[in-house]
Amino acid sequence: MLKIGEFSKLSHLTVKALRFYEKKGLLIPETVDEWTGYRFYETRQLEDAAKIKAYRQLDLSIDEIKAIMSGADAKVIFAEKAVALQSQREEIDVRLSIIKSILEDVNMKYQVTVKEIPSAIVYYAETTLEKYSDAMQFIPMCGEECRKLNPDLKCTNPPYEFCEYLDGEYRETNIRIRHSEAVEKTGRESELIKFREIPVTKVLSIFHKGAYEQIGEAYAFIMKYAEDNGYKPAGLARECYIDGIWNKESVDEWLTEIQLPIE
Amino acid sequence: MLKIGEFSKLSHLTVKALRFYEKKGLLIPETVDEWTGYRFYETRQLEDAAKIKAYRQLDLSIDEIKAIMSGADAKVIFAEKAVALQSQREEIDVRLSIIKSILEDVNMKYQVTVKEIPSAIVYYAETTLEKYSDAMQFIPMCGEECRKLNPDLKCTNPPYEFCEYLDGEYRETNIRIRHSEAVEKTGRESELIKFREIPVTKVLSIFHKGAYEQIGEAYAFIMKYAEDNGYKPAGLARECYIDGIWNKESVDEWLTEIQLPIE
DNA sequence: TTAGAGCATACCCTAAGGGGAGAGTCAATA
DNA sequence: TATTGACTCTCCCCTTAGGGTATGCTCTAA
Repeated sequence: MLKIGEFSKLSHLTVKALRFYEKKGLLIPETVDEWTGYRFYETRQLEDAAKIKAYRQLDLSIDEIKAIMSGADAKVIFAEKAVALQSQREEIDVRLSIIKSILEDVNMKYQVTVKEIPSAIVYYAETTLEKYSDAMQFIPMCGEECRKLNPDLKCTNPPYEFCEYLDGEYRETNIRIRHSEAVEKTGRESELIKFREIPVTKVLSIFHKGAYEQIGEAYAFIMKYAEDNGYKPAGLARECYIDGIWNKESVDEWLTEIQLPIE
Repeated sequence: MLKIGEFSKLSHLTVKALRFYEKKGLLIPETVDEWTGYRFYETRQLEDAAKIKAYRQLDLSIDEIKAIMSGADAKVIFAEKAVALQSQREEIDVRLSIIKSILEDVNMKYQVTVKEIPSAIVYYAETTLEKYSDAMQFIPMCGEECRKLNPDLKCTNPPYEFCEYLDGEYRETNIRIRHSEAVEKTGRESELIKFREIPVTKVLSIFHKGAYEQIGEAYAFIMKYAEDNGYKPAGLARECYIDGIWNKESVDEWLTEIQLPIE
């Protein structure tokens, strides 16, 4: 019969942990003095204690250990744990690779995040622009046309509006673009305006601040980032307009998000 | 001016997280309505939100992010984080290798744990045994001799008593052993009895239940385990007697721990 | 008999939010 | 104008695996 302190020294589990394990029903002292509440353990229980300690060192949770100790199939639990550990390992690898690229890169101008974009209904319109700045006429025009077709149709709040560049390559002229904007439901279509539902999408996202002249850098950055860190592009990048000439006077305050679908 | 829900959708941070970040002083809404308490954010703050989200995805803590955002040297923090992640990775690798060996091994008879043995003062005595069972005379004899030399010297509670086999190899006869037992302080020595302090030691530990005939299996197991999982033995294994003929009648209840110093 | 060590319970703490209750606010509709 | 439903607020409890501390009881040796 060992008092808790003695058992603690033999098992190399702290007294706190032993009391905690009792509370969780994992390792119950052989007897408990009815009057004083003193816990008494048997040397025999050192084996269970060792098991518990070994399993904790493998990072099994108390509940998992309890399951194993009460006869559950240990193989299954270990196999599950191995899978979980493996995916933890992969996550860590991704983080390490990102940190490494941050440390190497002198300019940490862009921060990349992974996001999940919920599904949405959008109206969209495609066209070919002679030059980029023509988008500034085209986009409001789409909005007007859509409102004309569907006077009661409302955009989402907050708005979600983006352009995709349909040419595979960079062009200075004759640029094919598709403009989309999220709305509450589908509506009447026209030659120009169509509706579709975009599915839930995982994206890499960065924000670009300032004028559009340097936005090419942002594209280059996110593409390189995806390649360096093992993300596979799964669609056209979306250029989302958050702040621009329509609400901010100073060009420095313009804000654009670039979302690159992945997986 | 965006309400918290709108900002949440744009930043892909939950409302809960945004309120939490405000509480922690990480991301303060641009204005807070004095009467209603409503938080209002600016689109400009999306950049900070993206940064925070990116850093959280790298598993930086709130405090680390706060340090970076308020101008601390990000390189240092990232470098530290990289080191931490690397060691996490190594831990996971060890666990995976152990789980793999458990899954492969049909007999999960032994559970190995890593322990830290605190330092202790021991008396010790060496001898050559003709056969193993002679230890049953030798060990109590050491105890008596020590008590004769040092009548007031007490053993630790709980006791810590072990044998080391000094021959590098397994022998059936002429076995050189050293027996040690932890005591409270040093004392008078004799030809047979010496004192020394054993330092803090990291060990692999397993428990062997039952008679000593099969204890060889346990040694084989722990040695293979050490090799398989990259632990380097750093000394002689200690055979610690917990339960035996002196306090348990049934052989099945005898309990011995084997501790293999590592690193 | 008394001091000191050991043991008991009980409460609070961790990191990063999640979940929910109860109450106030806002905007659109009847 | 009144109401309804969607948002928002604060406050409190919950998560893991125990650690720290306070207060009081018990045991053991001098």
